[in-house]
Amino acid sequence: MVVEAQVEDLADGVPLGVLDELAGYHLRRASHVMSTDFSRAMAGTGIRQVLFAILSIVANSPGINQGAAGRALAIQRANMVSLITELVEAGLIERRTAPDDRRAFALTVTPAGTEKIAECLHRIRAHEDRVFSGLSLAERAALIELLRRVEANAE
Amino acid sequence: MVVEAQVEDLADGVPLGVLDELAGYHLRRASHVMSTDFSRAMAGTGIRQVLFAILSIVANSPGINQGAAGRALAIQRANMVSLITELVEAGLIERRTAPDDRRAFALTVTPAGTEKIAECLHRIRAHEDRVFSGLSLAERAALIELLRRVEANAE
DNA sequence: TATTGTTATACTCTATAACTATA
DNA sequence: TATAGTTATAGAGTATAACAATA
Repeated sequence: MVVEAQVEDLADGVPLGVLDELAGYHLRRASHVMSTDFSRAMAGTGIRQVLFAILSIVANSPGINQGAAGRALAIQRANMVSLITELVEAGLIERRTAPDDRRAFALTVTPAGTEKIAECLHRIRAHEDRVFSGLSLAERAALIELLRRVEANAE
Repeated sequence: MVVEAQVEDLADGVPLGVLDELAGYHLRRASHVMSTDFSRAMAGTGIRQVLFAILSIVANSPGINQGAAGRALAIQRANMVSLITELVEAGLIERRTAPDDRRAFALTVTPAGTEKIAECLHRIRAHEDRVFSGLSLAERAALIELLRRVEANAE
């Protein structure tokens, strides 16, 4: 046990020092590993992490406002504009003036968007299984639960 | 159980759908929450997450090569250059030609760098305590352990 | 007066390829 | 031929401020 501790503190044979006890560092690293593998898994689909998140939330709340979708995903209004345009131009999302509020846009997923979500989901599930191959299903669920509680702490 | 699931699935009153079961999404969100609070906590110090990671690893392995430090932190050679320059110009790190390999740079932390690390560490600990206030110490340790195992899965 | 979406802009992080100087 | 560091560059994520239209 003690012998292993020395090894766990190493990255590429180099000791991380205090860094190894900081959750923020590990969150950053693990997130980076995930993103990298996600991109690989999605190659050719034109879908990135943010785009899939938007598709998913719009599919679950048809007619949702651009701003509301962004808020739920912690994406700023200003940054939503080009992301939604990207999805609209790809034919995956429809953007219509909201019937009840002429300032807002009501978003819906097109049939092509629904198909795309299904296709991506297959790839994403395989990707997650790959990256989390070192964790049991229970551990993966525990990780998600812990992360949810960290998220809840945002302002 | 089933009743709670509906509530947990919400972000800002909006259901996330399948997204909520994807570890990658939560990793991304939690990491973002951390980064944001980290930046706030470090305001005025001139230190960002990457810079602190570099300082920490160099402090732990005085004389380490620029490339080796980068590899341990998963920072590409090309991106290390300006980061190290930044730390050198801030007077926190010294960059000398390695005595045994004239291609390489041996990095060491200056006395000012050591002080800076201590100052930052205070702030970082307070920042982590704040963000992880919803988790017990055991849960925080469990989270770190799970994240380490995800990192280990990188190529 | 507040909110929705928009534009413009800037900074950081990450990635790739091509170069040089040493080994 | 391989490695250490460099330069240049590009794409993506995120942040802020100011504006128009509508509520």
